[in-house]
Amino acid sequence: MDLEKLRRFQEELAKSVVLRDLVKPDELRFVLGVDQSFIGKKREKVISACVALTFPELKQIDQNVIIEDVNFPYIPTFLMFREGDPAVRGIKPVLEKLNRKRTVVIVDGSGIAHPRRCGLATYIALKLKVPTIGVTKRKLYGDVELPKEEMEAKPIYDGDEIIGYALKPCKLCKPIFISPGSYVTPKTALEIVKACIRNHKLPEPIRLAHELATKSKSHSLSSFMEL
DNA sequence: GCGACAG
DNA sequence: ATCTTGTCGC
Repeated sequence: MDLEKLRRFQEELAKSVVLRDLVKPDELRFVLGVDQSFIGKKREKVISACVALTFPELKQIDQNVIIEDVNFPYIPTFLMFREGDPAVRGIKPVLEKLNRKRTVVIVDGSGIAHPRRCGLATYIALKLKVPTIGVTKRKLYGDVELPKEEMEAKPIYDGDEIIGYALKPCKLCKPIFISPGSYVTPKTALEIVKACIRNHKLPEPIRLAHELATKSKSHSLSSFMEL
């Protein structure tokens, strides 16, 4: 594989990023969460789970799970090539049932807080033409002063520009890192993620999607045993 | 050369 | 991400 070529592809995609709010928080009605888990002796299968919650109530109204073959290894800063398409195909059927003008997707990975401003969340946003917010447990890119107080947020900088925020979701947990995929502002991304925190480190959409992906893994394992 | 490096 | 052992608390 030619990483140099893929790198240029990411740089091209990044040019299409729109850092404007396609939907304002007060008109937001649905928030989706996506997450992947892997199965098989060699991690050759990927499970993509997507959940749909109402906003701001955060009540789950839909979900979808798909299993596909993995066709790209994990390489830091190239995650979109591994999880991008599986995530898109997991989200699509759920998104089509909703009013996408009032929907945002929260992704388990970086948005523009990426060396080439093209993380997994960015790929999904541009591919589906839907606003996405990237959330990670560890920082991939950017300069940031870590927040110390509960629910405190500190900006993540790329030079002089704010590309996201580090947020300390609860008293004990370490900060999470938030950045727009596209079609949303860093400030709004932070606001939406804050409104999705419910007694856990991760925002509900991602937490529930992760839970669904993990449960689906054991389900596919037991159904495999029955054959 | 050295450190950093999402999931 | 995945795996694994051990501890704490309801």
